[in-house]
Amino acid sequence: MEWEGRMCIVSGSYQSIDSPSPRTVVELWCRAEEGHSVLLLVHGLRPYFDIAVRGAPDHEYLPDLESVREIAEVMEVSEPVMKWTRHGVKRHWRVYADQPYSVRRLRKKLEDWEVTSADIPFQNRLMLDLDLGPHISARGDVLWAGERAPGAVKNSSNTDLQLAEETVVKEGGSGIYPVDMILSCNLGGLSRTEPFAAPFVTFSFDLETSIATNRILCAAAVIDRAGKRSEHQFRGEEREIMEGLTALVREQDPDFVTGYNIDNFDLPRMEERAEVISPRPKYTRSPLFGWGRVPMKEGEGKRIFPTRQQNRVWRIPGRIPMDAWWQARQTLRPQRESLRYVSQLLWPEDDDMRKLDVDASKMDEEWASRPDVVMEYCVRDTHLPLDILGHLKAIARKEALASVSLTTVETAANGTTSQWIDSLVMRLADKELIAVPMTNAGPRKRDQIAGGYVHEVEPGMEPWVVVLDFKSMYPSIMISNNICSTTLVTNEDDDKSHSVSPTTGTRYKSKEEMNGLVPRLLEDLMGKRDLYKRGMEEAQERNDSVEAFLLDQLQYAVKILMNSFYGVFASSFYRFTHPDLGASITEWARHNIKEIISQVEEGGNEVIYSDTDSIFVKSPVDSGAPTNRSEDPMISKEWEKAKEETLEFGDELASRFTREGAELEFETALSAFFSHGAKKRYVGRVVWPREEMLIRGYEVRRTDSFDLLSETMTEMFEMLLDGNTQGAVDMTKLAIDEIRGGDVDPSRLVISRSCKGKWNSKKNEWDFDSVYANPDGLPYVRAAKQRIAAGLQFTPGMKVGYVITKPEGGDKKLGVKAWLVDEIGGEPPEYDTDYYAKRMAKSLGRVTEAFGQGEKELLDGARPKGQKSLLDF
DNA sequence: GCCTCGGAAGTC
DNA sequence: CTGGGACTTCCGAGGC
Repeated sequence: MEWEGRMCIVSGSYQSIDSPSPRTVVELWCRAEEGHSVLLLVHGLRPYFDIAVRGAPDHEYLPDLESVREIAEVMEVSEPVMKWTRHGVKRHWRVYADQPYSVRRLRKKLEDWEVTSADIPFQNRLMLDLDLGPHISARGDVLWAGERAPGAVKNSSNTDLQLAEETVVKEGGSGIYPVDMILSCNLGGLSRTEPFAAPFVTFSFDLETSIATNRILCAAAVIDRAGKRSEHQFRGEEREIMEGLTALVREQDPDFVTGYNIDNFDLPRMEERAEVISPRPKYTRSPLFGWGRVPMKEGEGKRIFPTRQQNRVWRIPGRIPMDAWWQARQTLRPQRESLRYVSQLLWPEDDDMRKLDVDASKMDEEWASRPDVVMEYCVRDTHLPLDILGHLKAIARKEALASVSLTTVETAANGTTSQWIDSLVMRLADKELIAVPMTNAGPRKRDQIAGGYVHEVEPGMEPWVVVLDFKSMYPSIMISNNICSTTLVTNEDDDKSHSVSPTTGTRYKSKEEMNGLVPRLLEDLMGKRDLYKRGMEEAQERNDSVEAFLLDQLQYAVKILMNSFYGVFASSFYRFTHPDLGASITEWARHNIKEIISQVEEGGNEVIYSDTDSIFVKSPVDSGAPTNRSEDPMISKEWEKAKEETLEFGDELASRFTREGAELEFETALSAFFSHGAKKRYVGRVVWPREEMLIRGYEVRRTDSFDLLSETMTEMFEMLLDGNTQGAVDMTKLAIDEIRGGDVDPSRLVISRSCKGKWNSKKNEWDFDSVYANPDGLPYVRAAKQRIAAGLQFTPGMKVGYVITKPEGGDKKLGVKAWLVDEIGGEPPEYDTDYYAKRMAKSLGRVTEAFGQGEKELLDGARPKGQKSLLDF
């Protein structure tokens, strides 16, 4: 029976069939618009790559193609096609291989040739050649349909499992995949469609394990099927728990697998326990941990298991592992990273979510004495990751990114920026007959390229300032100067009119001569973003919130993607890069911004600060203009007038300096700007387009600060911007006195820093010596060691919280106590009052120095010497 | 006790 | 193995 529908590609792979003749079938795991999952078996694509004669073009030379044809893995060598390369336009012969896995070997055998397009995963090749994105329409023959397949298909499909399996295998598949529908189709049956929100299924799970033996005590899982959740509990023998989880995964067939810290805890623990329970052969572990979206049979011994290459992301064939911890860390950048802390951050009013009712460091005792409470705790920690992903819109964002970068959702979620960009650049290169070079392996040292320009900033307060910045600066520069590896001029004699970079004189061809790939892609993306934004506004106007949400995700994804281009092209290893490209982009950026700075200053306006693509200019309001609103109607009127003049000034500057391909936007108006004189550190009172306080770089923004310092500094900035300098200094002194008095809640003094480490499986312990020159000299490493000693989880790269205590036993170094109260409760440590008072005074003193009150004066405090604390008054 | 230096993390 | 550089800050080590 034939079926056709729209779906979203989650992930892809392929099957090689060797007899009677070699063929390769692409497997695409998809989620259909109607809600069921689909495995597509795609026929008709053959593995290939291109070869050309090395060096400069020589059209007379007759290379020995016969010896290429004679290689066993080579099926066919086609007639030559002319393709552009860095050395000129050359003949390229397409070599068809028997199987994708032979290509690596063929590359070696063809070392004397210039081999291109030879490192592209086969499933990506399909998406490139058919110009597919993640959202496709597919038409094909139904080979098998399960319970959740659409009714009509289900009723007329093969109900004899064995017969169905034979059919699938005949069509190149591996067997009955654990999906709702298996479809066989040809290249002609696939086409790209408009993006839509696919109804993905997510599996969230959590294990509770014994600290004494690592054994799994119980587990919980929640399935989220397009918003509807079902809860599952597992207890009993460890084997039963693992089999239960695995059966649930295979039966419910999720696209995403989540949980909190699954990458570093739950998945490795599942792998380890499966090995303990069922040592060998490996395949016997599949009922325990066979989460791969492939048939459970011996031939799938590799793909059936989740795997992880040395400290990298997990792969579960056909599915997407997505750790809620990692997503939260990336988007929220929380000061601490425990699940309790993150849920407190997201849902401060909801106490039930994180009642501390189980001591995770004494799990064996807890499990023995009150298993029901542990189970409840486990279930709750299975819902929270779904709540977090939902809050962060993590899945919708990955789907949108896949849609604009034209990759699978898996590549958008777990791939690298260079893979997203490859997808767009390579398909345009193929279309334009530009040879696709290989990504060169091995580290290549090269000189660092210069980056953005940062203007000196004077210490002190400035009233009424406008902030302008270049819209998408680096992409705009790449577009307007036609910067691309295909337009780079290397021939010294080439004297046509070019775009020439300002300092090193690197030349790029004019658009007329050759429009670069990258500039064209960026231009297209910019246009797309504007389109999405306009569409979003229209959807909002007609109250279509679903469409508005989708378009908002898409425009945001375009922004992310555009901003990734510069980094990839400035890197040393990317296939289309050249060190001159990255250098000329920043050269133009520095040139443009410096040019504007000098023109603004020539026009009689003062430039206060500038960083890479932004410029802060003093607004020419009356020198006595108030920076604050007032009860006094006269003063308020003057304030309004100053604001109006500033807005006019900002608009005027923006239009004066906007050029074709370099749009300067008026971003914000500040009634007051302050810096203590360090670059990348400033605060401002924003009066337009919103009213808010802007803080950049200061401790307030840093996770290695502590709450009390951040809060005091924020309050100080509020007062300073209000013009109340004396009040700010007095308040600060009081805060320092209070901290020195020893009466501050230690939870407000927790400092946290990320800590690296390596697991030494031989010694069965964490190793810090191979990562740090002097690990015990670093407070956060000492804190991490205490955490581990207390029986708590440690993950390389995790943020470790600690409090500074008085040095012990004549030690010169700071005393350090890990902060474990969030996780296991207990008495908080006693903090080092002198250390905290000094650190507060140092950080805050740097700021108040501008008003003549430095670190020393702040430390002297508001009270006479010798008095214990303010409470003694 | 003061200073400089290098390692490391963090932010923009 | 697989985006970039500029800049600030903190801490410990070590010289004097």
